[in-house]
Amino acid sequence: METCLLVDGYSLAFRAFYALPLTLTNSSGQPTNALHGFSKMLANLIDRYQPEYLAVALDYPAPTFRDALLASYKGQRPSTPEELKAQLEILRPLVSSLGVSVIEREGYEADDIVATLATQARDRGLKTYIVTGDRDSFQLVEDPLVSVLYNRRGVSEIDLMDEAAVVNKTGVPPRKYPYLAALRGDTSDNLPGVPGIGEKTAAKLIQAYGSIQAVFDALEALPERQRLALEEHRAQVELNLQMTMMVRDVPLDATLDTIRVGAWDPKAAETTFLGLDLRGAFGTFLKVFASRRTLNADLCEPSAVSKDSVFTVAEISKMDDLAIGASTIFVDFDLKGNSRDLLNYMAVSDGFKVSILRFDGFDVDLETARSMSKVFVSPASGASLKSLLRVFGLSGLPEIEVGLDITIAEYLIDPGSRGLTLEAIASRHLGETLESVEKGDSLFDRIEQRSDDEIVHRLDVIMRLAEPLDTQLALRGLTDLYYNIEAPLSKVLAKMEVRGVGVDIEMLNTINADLNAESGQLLRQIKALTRSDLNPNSPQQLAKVLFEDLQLPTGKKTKTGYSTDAKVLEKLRDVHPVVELILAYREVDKLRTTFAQGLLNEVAPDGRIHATFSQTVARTGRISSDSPNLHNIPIRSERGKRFREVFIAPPGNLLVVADYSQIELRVIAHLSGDENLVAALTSDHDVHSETAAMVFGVDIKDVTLDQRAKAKMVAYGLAYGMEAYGLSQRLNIPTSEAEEILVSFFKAFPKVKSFTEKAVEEARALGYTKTLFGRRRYFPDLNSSNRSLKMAAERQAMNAGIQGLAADIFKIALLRTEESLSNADARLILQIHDEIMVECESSLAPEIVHVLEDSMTHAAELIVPLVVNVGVGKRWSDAK
DNA sequence: GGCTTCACG
DNA sequence: ACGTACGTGAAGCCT
Repeated sequence: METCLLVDGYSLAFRAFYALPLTLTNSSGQPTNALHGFSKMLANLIDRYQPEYLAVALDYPAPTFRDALLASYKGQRPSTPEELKAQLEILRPLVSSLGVSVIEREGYEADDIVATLATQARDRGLKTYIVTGDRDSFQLVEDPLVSVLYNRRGVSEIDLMDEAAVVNKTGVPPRKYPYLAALRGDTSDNLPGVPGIGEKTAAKLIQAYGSIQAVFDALEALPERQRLALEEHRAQVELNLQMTMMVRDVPLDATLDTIRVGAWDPKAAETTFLGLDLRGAFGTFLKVFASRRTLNADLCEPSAVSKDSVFTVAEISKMDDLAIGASTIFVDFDLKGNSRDLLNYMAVSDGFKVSILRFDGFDVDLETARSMSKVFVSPASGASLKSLLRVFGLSGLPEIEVGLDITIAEYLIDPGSRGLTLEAIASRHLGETLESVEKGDSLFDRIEQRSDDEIVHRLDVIMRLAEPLDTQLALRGLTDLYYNIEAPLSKVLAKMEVRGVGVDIEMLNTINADLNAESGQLLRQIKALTRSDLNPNSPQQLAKVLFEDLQLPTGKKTKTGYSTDAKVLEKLRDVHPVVELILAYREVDKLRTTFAQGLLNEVAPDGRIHATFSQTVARTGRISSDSPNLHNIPIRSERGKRFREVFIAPPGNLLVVADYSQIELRVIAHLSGDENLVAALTSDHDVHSETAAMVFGVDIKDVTLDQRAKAKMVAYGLAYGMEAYGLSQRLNIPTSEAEEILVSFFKAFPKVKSFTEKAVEEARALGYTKTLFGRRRYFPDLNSSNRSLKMAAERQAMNAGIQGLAADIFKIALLRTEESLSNADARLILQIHDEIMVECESSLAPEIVHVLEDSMTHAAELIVPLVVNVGVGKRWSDAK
């Protein structure tokens, strides 16, 4: 099928302008950031979509003039900065020089031109992509032919919007988007909406009634407030609708035939680009046009193979002949664009032959991919294989056994080493520089630019790395840790990612709305009280208002000025009423942005959140979570706790949640062998009361809450190398008292003290720390001449053995849990450092409680018992 | 991209 | 005199 790419030129140039620094200039100092960013985006789009039809639409008159008119009429200064105006005027000749059609029409905006051409392209049956940063274009989306590549922000964040994506993002189908926009208004277009009706309410109204007309027909049925607001602003809404509906029949000289991509003349482009000092962008176009290729979903034969590598890639073969009987197969792959879930290409080799599979469109071709299942009868070696497992898992494809994953291996060899890319590992272990296509600012992150030659070369590198890395693991005593824990764990993590965790979207929306309202109100109060336009999110502005304008006493300093963090503000609570408001605003806004909106943004079409779990990031051996981070869902504050109600089991299911109690303290007891700590952890009494009794020399019945809190703080501070000063700060007590507490603590638990000292000494002697399972971490700074670097390294070394062993135990617990559940209607879906969440069919819950208890308490044999708390509930908050 | 702040274990 | 508790990820500001 032929492809048509229609670009809203100004829209992209605007995004590029605001995304890139103004310091990007030509030799005479004029900014070229917008031109540069636009060019890169265009080049990447052409490379990615290989369009047969291509046009860039521009506004006419250019927005620079229109802005000026509008501004003079409204008595404002023009909204387009001078630096951008100058660049916009060059956009037309720049694009023309590439031989790409530029289309503009007096009296029409670029989006109308795009709409017109998109309609024609659809009618001709072309696969059409509209590239723009304007949400209004959502109305043009029409499966399966027309989609929007929505440039959310920056130059690389591009979302493919098909019908499902539009519904998912806006709540209404594409053709109803104008109704939604009309009710909601659009600040960037200067279209006011209806007060009290925001994005969500507007979507609800349209969902319920179907159109603007129908909403107005049904006014009587609406709540009083909405009815009045709608009646009052009816004219505005109708105007908005007119402005938002795109014109699809702009009279154009251009036709699809005139925008067909022809030959290009590098000379013409060279003159223009080099004249503007856009050398890099020109180079990119050169490459893109030189390598115009045809993408297809069939097996695609590499055009050339390396002939002289260690593992000679002798012959090209089809998948059918591949790898059967090989003891290990080698895999290289990459993911599409910014996606975590869509495969771009995959290459497989048995050490002799290579087959490359390219995936076109946006889904793995199931039929083709399934035919590979026979390839994966052997374990696969490669880099970051979990991503591949995840993509395959999402497509319901066969499981892959993890052989040697060089990324994980390199991480175990040195978890502190920066850069676990294939390039970095190859340079470290083979001394080879791997050619990689230009990094960084490009739209699809160089991924799709890989030639078959490059892919074959990468696979060759992976094959040659596997053996030395395996040897390095063995030399460091890491073989068991790798093959028994980390490699199987990567599979478990992939499964958890694929399964995801269920969320109550409605509740999340409610919380979001509540926080929105609260944050807005607090902000207004703060502004009123300070009589300023203060943005409390800016530490700079905040410091100025608090410490200069209001003359409040300053606290500690940061690199850039006076600190305004919560600790400082707490002290000023009673000094000025605005401080209280700022603290409240900070809390609410954090919850609003990071959790309410953050989580909503990550909800997948299946109504669940599929985070990514990384086992190669944390230097202690812990697992980390991102997109979203599910390891920091609030629990400490009342307001924040609500988010734990959002995580919910699907109908007929329950959540079983289990966590270790004081695992790090138990690890310390085990490693130190301190009899008193062992006794405290083995007794039936509360651990922190036990330690408090020993530290303060009182009977356990007489331990006060305050003493318990202090003992608890010491116990946790212990694992981090806390000193008297730190303890005093956290407990709000004098340093002298903190010192006394620490002294009596170490007197009560003498072996704990000697253990920490021994841990640091051993690390200094060896250069690294080691857990019971062999996990290493290197500490070059332990002998630093810089005192604070050295002391920091000592604290880290002390902590590494503790946090590291706890992480090892926890990983074993995860493996045991997954294994124990494999035959039940129950699945491991989430882990949070020492907590495991399982989702199961409701009637199984009591049984799963025991499974979790068993797999976690027996994950390791310490000299103290491992204690586990388990809860069951419909929601995370209930399962406590 | 660095810095600050803040959410969690 | 100096700095002061480990390990993460995300958001927003600012250059």
